[in-house]
Amino acid sequence: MQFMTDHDKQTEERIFEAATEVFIEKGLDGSRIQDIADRAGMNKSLLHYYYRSKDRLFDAVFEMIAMKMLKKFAPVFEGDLTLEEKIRFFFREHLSFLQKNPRLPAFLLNEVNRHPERIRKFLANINIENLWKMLYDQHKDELDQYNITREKMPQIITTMASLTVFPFAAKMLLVELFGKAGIKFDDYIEERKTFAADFMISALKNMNRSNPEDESKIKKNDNKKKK
Amino acid sequence: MQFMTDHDKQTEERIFEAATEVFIEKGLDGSRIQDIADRAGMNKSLLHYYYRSKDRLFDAVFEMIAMKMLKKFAPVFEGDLTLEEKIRFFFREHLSFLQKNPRLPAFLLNEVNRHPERIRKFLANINIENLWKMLYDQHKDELDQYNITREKMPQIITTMASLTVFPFAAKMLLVELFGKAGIKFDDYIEERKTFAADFMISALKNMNRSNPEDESKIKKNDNKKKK
DNA sequence: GTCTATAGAAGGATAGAC
DNA sequence: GTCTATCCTTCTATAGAC
Repeated sequence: MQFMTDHDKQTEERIFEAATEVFIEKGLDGSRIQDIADRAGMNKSLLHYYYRSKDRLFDAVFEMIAMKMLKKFAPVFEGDLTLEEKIRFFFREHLSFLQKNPRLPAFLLNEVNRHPERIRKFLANINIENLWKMLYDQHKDELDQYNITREKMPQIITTMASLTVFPFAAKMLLVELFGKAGIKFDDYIEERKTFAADFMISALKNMNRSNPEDESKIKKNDNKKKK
Repeated sequence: MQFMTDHDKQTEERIFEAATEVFIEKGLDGSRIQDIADRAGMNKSLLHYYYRSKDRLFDAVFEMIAMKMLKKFAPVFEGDLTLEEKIRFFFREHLSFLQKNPRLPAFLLNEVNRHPERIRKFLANINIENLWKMLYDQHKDELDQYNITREKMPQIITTMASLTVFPFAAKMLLVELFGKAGIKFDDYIEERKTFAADFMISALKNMNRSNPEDESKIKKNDNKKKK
């Protein structure tokens, strides 16, 4: 089994892998059964034999990809680290994962927008409120210190997702725009692992200092630091 | 002209508007000439009469949308404001624009990924390096004070875009996830106008303070501020 | 299980009447 | 300019031989 070639793989598995590639590249609407059969090196009627229809095949692929993404997301926030360590860990791990799977964000965001019915069943399992409640409770002391209230958690969580997901969702755009300036996308992502973490931590620690509505607190804080 | 109904509009314009709606909703691959004709209330052969082919019609629509987005982006950074004022202005204006055009981010990002050849000609006009050089030069004093080097500008610009674009690109996802937690997307965006600005400003002002690699610089800066 | 052949529907595009 | 009718291609899906 160690020297198993593509052709030795089970047919169903080969279909699934080819379909994954094609769907990620072209989306559901842009993909053709024939393309998938070609990439899997077989007759297209075999796809119907194993998966009944294009839609069912897509659902199988979509579920796998959604789960893959999800599994990488949540566990990052478990474990016995400080808030700052968790943030650094998240950006390093999640951006590394996306470097290996650069097309997942664009694929998922697009299909969610084009076929929202299709994704409801996957989202039913996700309780995002748990995620931010868990995070908040675990790090209440640190967050209190920075004047971050529980109500800010949705903004904070989505901000972290923005910082990692957007560059990949907009990869084609950035590659094109950066190219003219002599910047390589890969270098930019590598740099982002620490930039995003520094940025996030710095913002959290000092939001009260920069918020004009909190002038009084700022002055109080400044005094504290000076003494 | 004031009481002009849909039916009085010029045919070409009606086609263009219907096409814009359908393409934004379903993407190029998912849109059907027949859908557009139906929405415009006319025979589908008229679309060919005016636009020759589906692709040409799409190009016209795409160019209009890309320009609309672009025109809203750049001018935000002109004018004689402080860096902080510009950042606040950007988040307020850009998020307000997206509130009125919530599907543009998902549409643009998707088409850019699915049909990159098609967008090269639009991107040729954009020099993003100019944008960040301009910003950097205009606010060199403020940025120096915060130890933000010119090399950080790509990270900063893309971070600002992330914070506004991502929530709309992922709108369907967020609506679904927030719904269970009793959060309304519109409220979240409204709150984001100030949150993102506060967050950005706070991060910029204090990145050196939070970056462990810059301990020495932090102390130097603290001293400067105290005297 | 895998292939060939083909049904059957849908989509883009055009010719030609008015 | 606008409509009807129709061509041609492409796509999903199935029937049936092996």
